[in-house]
Amino acid sequence: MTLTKSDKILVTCGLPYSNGTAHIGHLRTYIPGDAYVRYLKRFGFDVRFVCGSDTHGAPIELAAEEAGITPQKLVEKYHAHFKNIFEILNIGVDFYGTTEAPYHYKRAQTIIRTLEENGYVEARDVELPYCNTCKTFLADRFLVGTCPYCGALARGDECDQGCQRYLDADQLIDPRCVICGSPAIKRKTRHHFLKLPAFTDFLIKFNEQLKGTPLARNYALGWIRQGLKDWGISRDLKWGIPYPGDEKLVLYVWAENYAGYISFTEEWARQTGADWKDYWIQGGKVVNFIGADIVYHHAVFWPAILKGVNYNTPYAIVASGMVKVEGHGLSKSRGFVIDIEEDFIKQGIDLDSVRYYILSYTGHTKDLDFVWKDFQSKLNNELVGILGNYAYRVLLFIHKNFKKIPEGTLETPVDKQIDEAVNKIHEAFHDFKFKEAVDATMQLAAYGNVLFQQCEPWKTIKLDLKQCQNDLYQCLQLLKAIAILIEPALPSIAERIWQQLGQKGSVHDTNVENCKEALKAGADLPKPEVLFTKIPDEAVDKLATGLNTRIESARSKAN
RNA sequence: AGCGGGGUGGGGUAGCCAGGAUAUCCCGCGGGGCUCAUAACCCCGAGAUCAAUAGUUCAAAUCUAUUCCCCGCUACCA
Repeated sequence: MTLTKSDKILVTCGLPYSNGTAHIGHLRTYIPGDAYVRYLKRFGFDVRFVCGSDTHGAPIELAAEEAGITPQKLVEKYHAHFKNIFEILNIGVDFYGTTEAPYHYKRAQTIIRTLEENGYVEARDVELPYCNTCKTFLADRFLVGTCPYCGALARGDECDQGCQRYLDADQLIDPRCVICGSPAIKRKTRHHFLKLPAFTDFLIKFNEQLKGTPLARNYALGWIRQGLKDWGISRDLKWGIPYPGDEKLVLYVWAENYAGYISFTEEWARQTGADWKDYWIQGGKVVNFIGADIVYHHAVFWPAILKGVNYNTPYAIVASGMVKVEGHGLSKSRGFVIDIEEDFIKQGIDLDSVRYYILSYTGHTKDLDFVWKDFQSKLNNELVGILGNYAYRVLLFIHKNFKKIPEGTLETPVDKQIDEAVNKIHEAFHDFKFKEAVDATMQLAAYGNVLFQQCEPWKTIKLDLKQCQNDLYQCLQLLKAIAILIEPALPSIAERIWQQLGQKGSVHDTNVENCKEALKAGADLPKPEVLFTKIPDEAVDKLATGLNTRIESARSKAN
C-alpha cells in the first residue's frame, strides 16, 4: 500500500502548545512536514495540510494564573504568534486552527460521547490530592513539594529545579497546593477512563502495517506488548473543554487536542466547500508529523480513539529525532534554546537557509544538535558555494553576454542527471528521507558547477559561439530543474531563481514534469542577483556568544 | 530498572533489513588548476583497527551474544 495520485492525502504536524514562543524544536516537525507536502504537490499528488494551536491543559491554566491574565488571553497571544511565525517560514498550511474554537469543542465532545455510546468509557472512583482552601482537586502540575531523590523543591510531575527527574505526585514529600500553599489532602472523586485494553489487538495490527519512520512503529509495539491499561481522559481543571455530561470536569488535553486534526479539516472544508469525510471517514490517507517524544500518543491513544468512533486511522506517522542546542537537550529555563523570532528573524538570518539546515544537516530520525558554526558552514559552503554560485555564475554570464536565453537543445548527459535526481527524490520523500531528497537536488547543482567548468564558456564564447550557446542552454535548463526540485526545501529561493530565469507564473504551481520542458530561446533574462549572502565569522561568533551568555545567565540564576 | 532508537576518518553522513574485493558523500585539511562566479568553482591527495569483546562464515560495518556510552519514553508535562 503506497500513495497514489487518486488518494486524498492529509498531512498534519504536532500541535504547538500555546504557552510560549516558537523555537527550533517546533521547526523539526513543521519544516519537514511542509517540505513533504510541497514534494507531494510538485509530484502531482492531491494533498492538504492542516494544523493549529493546542490551547488547554494545566500548564496554560497555571501560566495564566502566574501572569495574572485569563487563559484565553494567553492562548490567543501565542496562537497569533505561531500562526505568524509559520507564515514567515513559508509553512504552507491550508488551515491553521486552534483547539479553543467552537468547531473544535463540538468535534472533541462528539468523539467522547460516541466513545461512551460505544461502551469504551467507564467512570470510576479515585482518590486525588485536594486543596481545602481553594476547594479544588489538584492536578500534578498544581502540586509542589520536596523531591524524594534530591530534596529540591519539585512540582508534582517533575523535579524541574533539581534533578530533572519525572515524578509521580505520590512521591512528593509534603505535597502542597501551588496556588495557596495549603497542604494537599486525599479526597475521593470520580473520573472517566478509556478502556484501552479493548483495543490491544487492533493496535498491534495497526502498528504493524503503519507507514512512516520505523521509530514510531517499533516504539509503539513495545509499549503495547507490555500491556495496556485504562487511561484517564478527564481532569479537575477550570480551563479546558467541558467533559460532556459531567461538566465539572474537563477533557484531558491528550484526549482532545489531536481531535484538532479532524476539527481543523472540518473547518477548512466548511470554508472551501470541500468534504472533511473524504479524509476521515471514506478512505483518505492521513500522515502525522510529530516529534519522537509524543509517539505513544499518536501510535497508541489516538488510533484507539479513532477506532472507537469508526474514523479513519493514520496512514503514516513520521517521528523526528529530538533537537539539541550546543550538545544539550532543549531547555528554556537552562538557556539551551533557539527562539525563532529573537534568534533568527530579528537577527536577519535567511529563513530558507534555516529550512535547509533543518532538512539536510542530519537524517530526520536522528537527533539534531544545533551549533551556530555548523549552521554557518552549511550556509556558506553549500548554499552560497554550490547552489547560489551555480545560479549566479550561469545567469550573470548569459546576462552579460547575450541578455537572453541562448539557442540550444537539451542533451543526454544533463537530461540523464535530471531524470536520476527526480527518481532519487521521489523515492526519498516516499520513505520520509528528506535529507536524501535535498542532497540529491544539491548534487544537481554541484554537477552544474562541474559542467560549467568543463565547458569553459568564457573560452568558447571567443572560439565557437554556437557551442558556447548550446552549453549555456544545458546549464540553464539544469537550473530550471533545480528551481522546481529545490522548491519544497527552499520555497522563497526557488521562486527567485524562477523569476531570474524569466519564467512566467510561480514555481509553487509547477509540476516535476516542467523540469525538462524546453526553455524558450530568445526570451529576455533579467539581471541576476545573488541568492544567498555568507554569514561572516564575526557575525556567527556574536550569535554563538549571545547563546553562551544566555546559558551562563540561566546557570547563575539557578544557583 | 523496563521498553524503543542510536554509536562509521576532526564534524556531519551513506551503506546494515536481503554479508563479498580499494567503506560513500558533504565540510574541514594538504597540493595543483581555472579565472565566468559571492577568495566562489574544478581536479588530485592524506586521514577510519566501522564503540568494545566473543562467535557464525571461505568472507562481517552488515548476522548472533555479551558489555560500554548517548538520547527518548514509562500512562496526571505537553
